[in-house]
Amino acid sequence: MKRPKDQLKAHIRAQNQTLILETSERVFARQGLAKTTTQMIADEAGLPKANIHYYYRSKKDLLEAVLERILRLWLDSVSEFNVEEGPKHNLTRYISEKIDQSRINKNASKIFAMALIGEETFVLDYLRNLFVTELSREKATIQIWVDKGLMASVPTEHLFISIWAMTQTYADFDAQVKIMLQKDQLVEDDYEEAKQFITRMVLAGCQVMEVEV
Amino acid sequence: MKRPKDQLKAHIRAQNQTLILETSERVFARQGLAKTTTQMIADEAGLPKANIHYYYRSKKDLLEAVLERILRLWLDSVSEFNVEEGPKHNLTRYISEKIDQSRINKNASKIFAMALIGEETFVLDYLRNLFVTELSREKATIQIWVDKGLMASVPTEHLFISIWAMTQTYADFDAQVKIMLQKDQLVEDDYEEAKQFITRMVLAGCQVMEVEV
DNA sequence: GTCTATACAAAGATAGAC
DNA sequence: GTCTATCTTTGTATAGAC
Repeated sequence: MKRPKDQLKAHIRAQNQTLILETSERVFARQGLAKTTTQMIADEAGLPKANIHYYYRSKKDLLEAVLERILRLWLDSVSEFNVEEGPKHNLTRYISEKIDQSRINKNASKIFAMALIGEETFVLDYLRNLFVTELSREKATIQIWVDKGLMASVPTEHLFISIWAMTQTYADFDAQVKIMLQKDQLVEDDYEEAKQFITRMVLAGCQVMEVEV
Repeated sequence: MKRPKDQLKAHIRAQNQTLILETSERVFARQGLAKTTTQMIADEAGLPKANIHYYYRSKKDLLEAVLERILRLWLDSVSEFNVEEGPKHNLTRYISEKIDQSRINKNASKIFAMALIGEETFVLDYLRNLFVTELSREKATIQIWVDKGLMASVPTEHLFISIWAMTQTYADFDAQVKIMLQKDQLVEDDYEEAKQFITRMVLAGCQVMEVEV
């Protein structure tokens, strides 16, 4: 049975962990994974460095906790395909949600990209699991649409690779995008233009029927 | 007037610099920019660490030399648009060349991506220059095609952002691509499929006329 | 031009007092 | 649970002999 004192402790623990994770996310995204020091995180969180190591034994542990948090959040923010609604609605929504993710959670996206480019085992393992479960279902759904004549047959894997690449680039390489668009900051309209153009290419490339289903 | 001795020294210098740069490119790509130590580079090049610092005063200098080498090489490996040939040929060739770049010079692409995601001043400055000179010309060429009715009017900046994102992802995030395709290594056929699919989306999205010009 | 030895700084991590 | 002080390792960079 939990006593009040334990509850207080648990509360403090949860609060500090959240503070550390949120701060880490910012610092990791800003500085890069390897350049980030536990000292920087401690300073920005307003805690002594030893506290960081009290909650997360090593920097690696901390990074993995940050990644886990990001990935859980991510899965929730993108809808699954709904076969009845047909390819047009689903692909349009999917692209829209991925772009929103880039805008709203840019740091998360950057950290994920950094971990992926650095081939962090943690992220690779996660992806392997995800693809076995998720992608095979999306692939089956697309096949149904193809069979119904609602869209052309496409290499599903390359389709997803392309959509992810196009949408994430607005978060991961936003510095490049800003230079291209000659802007100091990206605004909502920029993301909307991106959505429209990407959607247009995907729908046209997959020869998605214009008709409603 | 150069004496033989000076020529010998110059030769040794050039040879060592090339060795160091090529080795650095491999190690930077494998380990990440920040994780790479001058010691690793020295070991892999078979030189004492002090020699690295003799040729490149600091790690930052070395990284910039590596980046400069990569960027020079890159510019040469992609053709400019040729207005007479029309959009179909040009876009198809452009995508093909970019994918080839990903395959043949994967390390260079990764280092570039790492530097970009880390917002290295050196790379951002380079891009700024490039866009002022190159992109404005490509943009003008596309406008000519649009005026001639050879393709639809598209947001040029987003078009290039998308093409770069899709083609580079096969180099930068090849770990992810491998998982998606369930392969240990990407082979030429994988890159060919990517080329075809990306080209298909771009041409369809831009409503490029099928007719020859 | 090469390389050993070393200076110096900074990072990750922990011990131990409070 | 908090935090100061400290240990250990490792990195960048250079001095100085050859």
